[in-house]
Amino acid sequence: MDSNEIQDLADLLKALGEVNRLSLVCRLCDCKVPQNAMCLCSCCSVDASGVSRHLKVLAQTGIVHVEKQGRTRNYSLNRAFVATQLRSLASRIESQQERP
Amino acid sequence: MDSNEIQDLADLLKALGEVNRLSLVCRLCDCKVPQNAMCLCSCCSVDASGVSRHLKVLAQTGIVHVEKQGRTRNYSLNRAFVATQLRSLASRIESQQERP
DNA sequence: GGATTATTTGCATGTTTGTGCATATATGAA
DNA sequence: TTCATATATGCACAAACATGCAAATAATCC
Repeated sequence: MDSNEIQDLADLLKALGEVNRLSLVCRLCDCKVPQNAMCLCSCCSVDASGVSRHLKVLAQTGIVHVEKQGRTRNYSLNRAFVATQLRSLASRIESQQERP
Repeated sequence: MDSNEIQDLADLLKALGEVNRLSLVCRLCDCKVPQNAMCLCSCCSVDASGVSRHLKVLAQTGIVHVEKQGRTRNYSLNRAFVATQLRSLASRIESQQERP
């Protein structure tokens, strides 16, 4: 794993590693259909502008997908992407390698 | 997942989500035997005191295990713990639940 | 004992980050 | 067009964080 990969992975983990953002992610876990920000507001203790900013971070790191529709934006989890990244790190951590 | 669990998981992810700490973790991935801080210094761009602090964070969140031996401390990954946490989140993210 | 090595900690500092509020932009509805 | 709703953004601010340096602690070696 080169240093760029480590940096990218760190960005992903950091994005997930904030309570309100993780709450948003967990909320989105349970949703079959994309949700807008107003609807997501209720699950974390920040105002609409805060939620907007958190969702932006999640979108920039590829954790959520945004779909513009009228005056709302609908957010959904990039389930496969996030799960793959987490599982890949889990596997790497579980398998000890060559170093003494 | 209640809010305490979310907070704990966020702490874990935040601890992993800093480049130098993640570099330390990746380095430890490859090691069969516990490593001391001096040895781990070489894999990230901070001085010994910085490494000491990072390792402390990793220990406090249960990511690494510390074993005091003489004047050195030997660090090893809590592989099963970390992998389980990551996989559990991955599973939760992959399986959509009841909410509309 | 004194010197050396490993690690921790206090301090100062600069940076990042999360937040609310007010305002701006954008879109839809009346 | 005017009003209401959804989201984004500029600003200010406090809290958290990463960092290096110097000093402290701890343990081994001579």
